[in-house]
Amino acid sequence: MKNELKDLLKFFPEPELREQINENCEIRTFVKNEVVVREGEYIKVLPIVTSGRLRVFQTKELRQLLLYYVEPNQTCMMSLSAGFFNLKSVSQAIAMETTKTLIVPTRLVSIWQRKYKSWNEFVIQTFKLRYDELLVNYESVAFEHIDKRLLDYLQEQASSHPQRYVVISHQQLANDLGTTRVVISRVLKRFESSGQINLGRGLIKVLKY
Amino acid sequence: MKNELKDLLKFFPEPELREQINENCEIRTFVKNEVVVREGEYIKVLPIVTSGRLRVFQTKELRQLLLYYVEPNQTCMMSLSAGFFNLKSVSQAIAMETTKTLIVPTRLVSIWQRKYKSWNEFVIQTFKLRYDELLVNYESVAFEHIDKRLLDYLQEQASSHPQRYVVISHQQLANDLGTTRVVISRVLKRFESSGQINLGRGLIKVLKY
DNA sequence: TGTCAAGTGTAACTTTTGATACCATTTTTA
DNA sequence: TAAAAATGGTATCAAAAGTTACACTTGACA
Repeated sequence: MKNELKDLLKFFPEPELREQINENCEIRTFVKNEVVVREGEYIKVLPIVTSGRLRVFQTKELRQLLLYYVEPNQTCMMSLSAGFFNLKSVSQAIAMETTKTLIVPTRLVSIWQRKYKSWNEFVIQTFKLRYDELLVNYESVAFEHIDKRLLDYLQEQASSHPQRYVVISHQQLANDLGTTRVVISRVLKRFESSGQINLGRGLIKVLKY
Repeated sequence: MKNELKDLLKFFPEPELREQINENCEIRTFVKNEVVVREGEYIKVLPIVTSGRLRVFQTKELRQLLLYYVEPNQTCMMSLSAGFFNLKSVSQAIAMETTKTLIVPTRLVSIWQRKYKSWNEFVIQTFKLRYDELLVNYESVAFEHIDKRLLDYLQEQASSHPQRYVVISHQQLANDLGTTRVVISRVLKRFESSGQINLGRGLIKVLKY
């Protein structure tokens, strides 16, 4: 167990808390496309990602609305929030690749929060981080046109890839940005014509900043 | 001091916490249109509204983006968040009417949070409430047309007024919904024609559910 | 009392986005 | 390996929203 947690435990220096984690939590691995949190389910555990990535979103009729990605050393705000108040989840989380998580029973979340300073900071930081992210997305949907939003998205994703590739289908892009596939294809083609990207099947290379 | 706080203190039953509040906080009254939190300023205090209402928003070029209203017994999430991490405020808060607030020094926020259960719950609830609100707005901007968003807004506002009046100008509505005045006037006129509202200068009566 | 700012109504036009339809490829799966 | 599903390109049309322009009303206040 120790090895996967090395990075994460840096955030939780208290020996007592580390012991608690050891005693009460388990490591769980999700394979690609596995559902981590189901919409409408009561939240019993809080997953903290140690490697891989989760995609958290809501489904609205046929369209999706991306809330955020959960990266290593982060957790899912919706689970945190639903766990605190013993509510059903209003969103869904799916593993985008093989993803290892530390599974914390939700009843411990608020207990630890008052007991351990570092845990409390982790919780508050999570709330703040997700709120800020959501705000950025909100601003972007409210004020920006789809072409700028799409380019921003691509730049953001490309920046974490050495060759500036984004591995994603047009349909998935449409889901993330809350629009339809045809619109995305149209705009992408325009970006390619103007030399900003190269298109491949399920793959986009972002050329410049 | 006691009288204004009667309602609010129900949320904080611990005698020790009440004493702390008495010792460290003050009541402050803001007049209509007074700025409560300025954009770009460091946050030193957390205002909790006891009566009246605050409007919290961001300014983007000439347009505004409404984040939320702070009603009695609520506080400002942006101040809370900025206060925790000693950051500058990225949004602005203005009193919409005469508004009384309990002023809490931000350094006490995290101390009390770990010390008093009720205070911690207040903090967490605030984060959750604002996140959920923002999410609803986000969904609404992403998926709903302006007519539905406007009607929802009017219904919401009218529901807290006995005669179902909403006292607001078209320009302010445009600000809150992130669009322009002409668009609002157009849609409102259509609502009036179809018998859903009555229009007056700076005033809208919402007729049915 | 006259001026000015804020608020409102509305027309005409453009841009952006969404919807539908159809086809061609590629990949997955029965 | 054949069928089905996923992916992507593109054309056409419609709807929604933004833009600009101008006129009229109301109320505040110099």
